[in-house]
Amino acid sequence: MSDLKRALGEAVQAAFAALGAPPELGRVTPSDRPDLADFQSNGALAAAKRLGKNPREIAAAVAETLAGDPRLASVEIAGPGFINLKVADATLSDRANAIAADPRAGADPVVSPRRVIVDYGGPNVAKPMHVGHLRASIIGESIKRIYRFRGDEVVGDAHFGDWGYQMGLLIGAVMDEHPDIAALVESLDDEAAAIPEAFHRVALADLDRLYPQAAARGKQDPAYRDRARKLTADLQNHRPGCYVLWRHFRDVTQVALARDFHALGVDFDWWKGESDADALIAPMVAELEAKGLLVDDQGARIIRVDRNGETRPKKLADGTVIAAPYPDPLLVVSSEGSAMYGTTDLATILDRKRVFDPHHVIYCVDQRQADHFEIVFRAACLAGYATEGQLEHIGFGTMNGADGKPFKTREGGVLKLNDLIEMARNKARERLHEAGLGENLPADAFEDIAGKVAVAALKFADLQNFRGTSYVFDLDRFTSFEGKTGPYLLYQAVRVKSLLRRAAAEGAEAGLVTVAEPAERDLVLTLDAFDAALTEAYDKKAPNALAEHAYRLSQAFSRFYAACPIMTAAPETRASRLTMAATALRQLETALDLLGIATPERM
RNA sequence: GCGCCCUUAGCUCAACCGGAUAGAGCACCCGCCUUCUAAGCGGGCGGUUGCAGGUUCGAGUCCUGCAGGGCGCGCCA
Repeated sequence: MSDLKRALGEAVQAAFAALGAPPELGRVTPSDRPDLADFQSNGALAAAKRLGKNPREIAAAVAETLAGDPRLASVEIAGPGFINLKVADATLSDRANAIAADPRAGADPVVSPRRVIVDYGGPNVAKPMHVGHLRASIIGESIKRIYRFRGDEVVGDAHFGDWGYQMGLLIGAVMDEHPDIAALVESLDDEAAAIPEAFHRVALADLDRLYPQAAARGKQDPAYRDRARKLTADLQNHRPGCYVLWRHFRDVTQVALARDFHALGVDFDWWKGESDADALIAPMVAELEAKGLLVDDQGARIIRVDRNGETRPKKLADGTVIAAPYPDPLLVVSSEGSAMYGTTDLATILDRKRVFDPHHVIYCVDQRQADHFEIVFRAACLAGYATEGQLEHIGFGTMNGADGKPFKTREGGVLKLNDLIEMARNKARERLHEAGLGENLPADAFEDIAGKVAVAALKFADLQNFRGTSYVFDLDRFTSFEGKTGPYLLYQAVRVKSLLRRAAAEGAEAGLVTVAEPAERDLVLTLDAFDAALTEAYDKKAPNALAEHAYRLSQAFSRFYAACPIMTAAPETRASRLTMAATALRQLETALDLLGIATPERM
């Protein structure tokens, strides 16, 4: 199935080709002037430049070719050579009926599905999730869903941070608090042993309480820090007691995190952690040595990733400026012999290649990591673990406070993600009560609606912005339910559901669409634009294109709803409009689902 | 010092390989509930797209310079 934009584009391109102009110039886009046309092609202007002819003459020749096309109501030339196309109502009716019958709501799958990994979220053991995790989760989840919907085989990986210094801190802190656990840590001799009963006394709340204390003490107390480092090394060397205790930490954290993510409509296929890459590191380093990629630098082993010996001036800590290779090299083994951040990332690339062999890996991580990923990706290509362009970092900006600086709580601390979500939920409950909605529903149904409204508010507020730019996180605006917001979209969907329930109760049947009213034309033209929006979101990894479409669809429906009575219309008109309403609902719910937003049945 | 990103209406953000009159929401003003959920719909107000040049028939978009803001720059992750 092809949308009108593409179908008409093919006709216009053929007309261009017949004139000896490059056919790709015949690209058709939705009209910038809806008062004049439905679609337009600007190609005559570019073709005129290439062929050395008058653009209006070219446009006239194309228009003449198109004039007989039964799908078009009119073809006109405007301005310096714009070709304006108006589609016949019958064509719109056909297209509406096709979308109504399409289980994919009018969007085409990709021609050649690929295996894709989306790496996003990036939660850590013990470190509570904060607002920064929100964007990574929201954007990554949407990209994962968009890719999967288009037909790719997609894996979403949380890339769990479970192997760092914070684990040593926690192991030490728990041993200090529980002498019996400390004794077990000393005595265990099998890293695969069942987790002892005593360990289960340590709950997630304990980790949340102990980690900030331990981290603070580690900063002030060198002896404490050294012990935590040693315990980290013990863990990474698979000392059984440490390892089993760590497994417990990891288990309780993952269960809790998965639950929190699920409440946000975020679900991972893999919870692969940094620990999973760990076993590959030693052989990988040996292989990199064998390939001659590792060179010594101040006692560390690095991979140089600069090309053609490119250098940039670089200011050192002591103020001197030297000509340094650019980009910086990848530090693989520290001077103390330990693996670094980038080492783990490189091993993860290798791991994924072995178990999934992806065509494409999308890293949905803060824009600030851009340089790091560039270095890791270059190293992976040099090592033969990836090919040029296979690994892609999709950066996003930060969420800032009203002052334009990274968001903080009133006290100046980092806002925990759960607190943020609860704030949004409270606001949703408040607003539902104010509007007198859902009050006759059971408490759990009301809570379900409040949760969905809160998630929709948070996600749509984020996803309507292009991911690359930072945006202001203004709680009042976030939780405002008017205008271009998630709750507005839910409200439109719920209105249709209510309407369809009523139609079903009254035995009103949906039927063939016949487009007549302006509001109906607009609605169908908007429905037709879904595939283009989805394709753009997919190609640019930019869910905001889809969010924009969902909003436009809601607006188009709302105008249609206001202008075109349904239940009181004559039977054939009513049947046609019921189909349009049901189709709009299905496409809207599809788009919302791809944004990671669930729709309630009523509100 | 070097690199990357950003600057569009009072505020928050869009803008499909450069195209017609730069669009939405909020705020403000005016209309619309005895008809399907008014968290809605219609209308109005609001712009020298940071500044200065350049390329082009045409620039928010491409190039150069400048100003302002953010971020990053091996032994944390």
